[in-house]
Amino acid sequence: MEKKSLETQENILDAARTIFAQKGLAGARMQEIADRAGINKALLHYYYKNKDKLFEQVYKEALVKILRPLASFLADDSELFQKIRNISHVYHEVLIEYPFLPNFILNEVNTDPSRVLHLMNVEGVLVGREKTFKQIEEAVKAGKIRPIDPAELILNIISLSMFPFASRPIAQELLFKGVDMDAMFNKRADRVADFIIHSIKI
Amino acid sequence: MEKKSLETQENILDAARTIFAQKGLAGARMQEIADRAGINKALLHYYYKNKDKLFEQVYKEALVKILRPLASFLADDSELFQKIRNISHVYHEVLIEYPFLPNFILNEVNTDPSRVLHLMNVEGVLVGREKTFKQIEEAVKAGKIRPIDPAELILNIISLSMFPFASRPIAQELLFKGVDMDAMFNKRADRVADFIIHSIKI
DNA sequence: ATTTGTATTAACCAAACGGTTAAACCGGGC
DNA sequence: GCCCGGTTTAACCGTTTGGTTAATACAAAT
Repeated sequence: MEKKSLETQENILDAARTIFAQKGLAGARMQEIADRAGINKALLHYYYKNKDKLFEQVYKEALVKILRPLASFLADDSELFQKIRNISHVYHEVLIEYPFLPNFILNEVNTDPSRVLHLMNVEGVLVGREKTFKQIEEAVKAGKIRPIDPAELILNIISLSMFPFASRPIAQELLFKGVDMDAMFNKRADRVADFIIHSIKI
Repeated sequence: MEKKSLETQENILDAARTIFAQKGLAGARMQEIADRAGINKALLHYYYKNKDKLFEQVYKEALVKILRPLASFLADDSELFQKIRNISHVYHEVLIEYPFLPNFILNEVNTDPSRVLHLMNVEGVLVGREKTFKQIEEAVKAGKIRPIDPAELILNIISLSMFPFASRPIAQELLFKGVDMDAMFNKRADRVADFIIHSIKI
C-alpha cells in the first residue's frame, strides 16, 4: 500500500508540474490536475491539502532548477572565461530539458513578488556572489576585460541564456520562421559564451 | 453624455491594463477591474461584452508597443551599428515607461500560443526583415563583423533589452541588492548597445 | 475471519465568478 | 412637462471552482 501511494504522489506531481507551468497558479484547475494524474479530485486533496501547498512544492522545485546553476557559477573557482562557458552550457542543458522554466518562474514573481521571493534564499546564491564580483572587478583592473559592473555582466549572461526560451513561440513566428529552433538551441550555448567573451575581452 | 462615456471607457482601459498586466487573463477578476475603474460590474459588461474582448483590446495595445520598435529597426535604412544603438534606446525608453510589458506578453503566449500568435502579424515586422537580414549578412561578408546568424543577433539584442525588466524582482534580490535599479536601467541602453557592438565588431 | 489503517471514490457544499436583466437615472430636444 | 436615448446601478442567475464528507475498497496484521 506504500508503493501505490508513492506512485500516485509522483503522478500528481508530474501532472501539477505540467499544468502549473503552462497555465500558472491562477489558470490551473485542480480538476485538470486530478484528471491528468488519473485520479479523483478528492484524492488530490488527500495528498496535498490545497492548491497553494501543491503549487509551492512545484514552484520550489522549479526555483532550484534555475538557481542552482547560478549558485555553481558564483561559487566556481575557475578562470572567468571558463566560468562563463560553463554557466552558458549548464543553462542551455537545463532549459532544453525544461524550456518552460523561465516563463513559469517569472510569471509568478510578477503576479505576487512577496509570495515567492522569500523562497529565493534557499539556494546558496548569496555565498559565492562577492567572490565572483571581485573576480570580475579584478579582471577589469588587470586590463583583461573592459569595464563592466559585475552584476550587469551576470545579468547579461542570464538574459542571453533564458530569454530565447521564454520568447520561443514569438521568436519562431517573427525571426525563425521555418527554422528548426531545437537544433538552434542545441548549438547556442557555445555561441552565447563566445558572444559574451568577445564583448568584454580587450 | 458623450464626454462622460469616453471618460468611463478610458477608466476601464486603465484599470484593465493594470490588472491584466499584473495577474494575466486567468488571474484577473472583472469585479476588481470594475472596482479600480470606479464603476459597477454591469457597466463594465455594457462597455465590453465580455472578459475576452476586453483582454484582447488591452493585449493588442501591448503587442503594438513591443513590436513597433522591432519593425522600425528592421525597416531602418541606417548603418548597422547605428541601428543597434537606436533599437536599444527605443526599447529601454518603452520599457522604463511600461516595465511589465515583457512578462505580460510572454505569459499569455505561453499559456495559449494559438490564441494570441495570430495577432503578431498586425505590425509590419515581416516587411523589413529580409532587408536587415541581408544587411547583417553583408556586414559579415565584408569582414565588418564576426560571423553570426542575423536572426540570432536580433534575438540577442532583444534578450539583453527585455529580460532585465522581466526578471527585475529576482535580479534585485540576487544581484542588485541595495542598488537603485531604476537608475541602472536609465543608463543601460548605451551599455547594451556597446556590449553588442563589441561582441560582433572585428 | 475480523480488525485495522491507508488509499480511493461519489456526492456534496459554499463561495466566487462571468455574465444578464430590469429598472432607475439623467441631460437634451420638443 | 414630457419624452427619448444613452448611461448606470442593484439584484439576480447559472456555472465553475476549491475544498469537504462520509462511505467504500483493499491489503496486511492478528
